[in-house]
Amino acid sequence: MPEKQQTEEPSERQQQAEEKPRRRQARGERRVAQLLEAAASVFCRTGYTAASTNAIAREAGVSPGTLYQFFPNKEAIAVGLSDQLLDHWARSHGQALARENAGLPLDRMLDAVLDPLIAFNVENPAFAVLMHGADTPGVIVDEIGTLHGALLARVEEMIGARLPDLPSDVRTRTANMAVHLFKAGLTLVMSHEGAERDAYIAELKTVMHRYLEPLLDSGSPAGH
Amino acid sequence: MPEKQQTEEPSERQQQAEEKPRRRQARGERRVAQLLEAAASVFCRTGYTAASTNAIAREAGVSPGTLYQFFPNKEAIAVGLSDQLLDHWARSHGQALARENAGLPLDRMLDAVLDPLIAFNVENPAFAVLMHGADTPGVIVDEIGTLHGALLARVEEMIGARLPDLPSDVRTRTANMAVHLFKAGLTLVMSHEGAERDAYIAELKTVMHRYLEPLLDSGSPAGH
DNA sequence: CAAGAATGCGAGTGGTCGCTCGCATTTGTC
DNA sequence: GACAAATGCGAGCGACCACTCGCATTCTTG
Repeated sequence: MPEKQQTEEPSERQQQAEEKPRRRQARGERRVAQLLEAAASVFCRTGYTAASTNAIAREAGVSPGTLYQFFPNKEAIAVGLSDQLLDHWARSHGQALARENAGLPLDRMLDAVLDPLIAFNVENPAFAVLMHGADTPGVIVDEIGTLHGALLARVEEMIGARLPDLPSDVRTRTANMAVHLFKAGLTLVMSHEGAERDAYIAELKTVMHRYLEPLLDSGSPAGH
Repeated sequence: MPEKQQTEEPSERQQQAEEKPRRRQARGERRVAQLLEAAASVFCRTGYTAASTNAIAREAGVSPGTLYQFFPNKEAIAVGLSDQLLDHWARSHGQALARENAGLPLDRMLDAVLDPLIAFNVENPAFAVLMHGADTPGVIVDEIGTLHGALLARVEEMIGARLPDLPSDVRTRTANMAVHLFKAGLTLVMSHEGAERDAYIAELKTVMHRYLEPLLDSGSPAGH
């Protein structure tokens, strides 16, 4: 891979060392959307590394040169797609983990938290690919890591709200395990369709419920 | 990738259409072992696709030509490594899932089943890489799929022994979920060291116990 | 409409990778 | 020691890939 030596020389023109904000026409915006959609499709089929930029361009019905009119390199395509997904997530389901759910009974809370997460992943399979892919570029790993950390913090927060006396390391471990259990169940859910998928969703909720219930019941004996 | 057109012409010499059993010296056997060890190391660092055969040869301290003296192509290296791991598994821990464990109390059974699995994966990290890698060659996926299927069948068997009345689709789903939960916990275990790792092992067992306990207790009320 | 900018093209460039080939060296066998 | 087979080497071949460049076309703007 050429991997372009990125040694910028910040002399001569010190203005806008980062980007050239080229004026973009409506046609260009459409092309960008087309290319991101094509990239999502190709990434889902083959993963990041095996997805060739030429294949993405072909899937979008444009030439390689056109692709590079809108993205400086391959990584930027994945970053653009990741940004779009993260933005879509924040705008549509970002409030699913809000504090208001912390007071619900466990099964209700699991519905409130898991259902939007599952729905989003089912509708945007590229998200899971970039999330779990071992070859995802570092920049995206960082971005997703931030989201992951926020998710973890929220889960910790919810556990802490119910069990203030739980040692913090146990709380962290429990939250980490819960998130990983969800990810495992999610791949199982996404690898099935229709009724079978629904059954696995129910099973995943059972797992989470049985894992978290004893923890919460021991703290606040308001169980059934 | 050249991906050598494998169109064998089985005419002319119809004997041994599969292999050329070249006589191998002791030095050759050692080289094969060296190369497999180097491959395991490189695969662990970079995954299958990103691991270049030249890098494997360099890690083993030999030339690319020497590597191809012992393996016909890159895939064969991974297959050889996979075979070695599967063989090692069968000889060292293959009996961990034997029927004798089926009668143990749940926590004992989980120790008997999970501890060897965890130990093997910790000692052979390349196994997990080939197992979870999205770019693992199809032949290996099949081989591992067989092992996975056997594991699943054993788990189903153990569930069926305790709960003969459970519908078969529920039993299959439960076994599938249990195996996936284990895999998720395993990655969590393997990404930590020392005391933290032990804590995650205990947490994983807690997860499995809480998931499976209600199921088994409802069938045979011989609980604690 | 004219001019400049944005868009579109696709053959081409440098680079890496899987793999080969001719040849040298070591080992086993008589 | 003689001969062949097995082992070892590393420059190099062909294929693919990320990315570029010169040039044509379309849009915006005055």
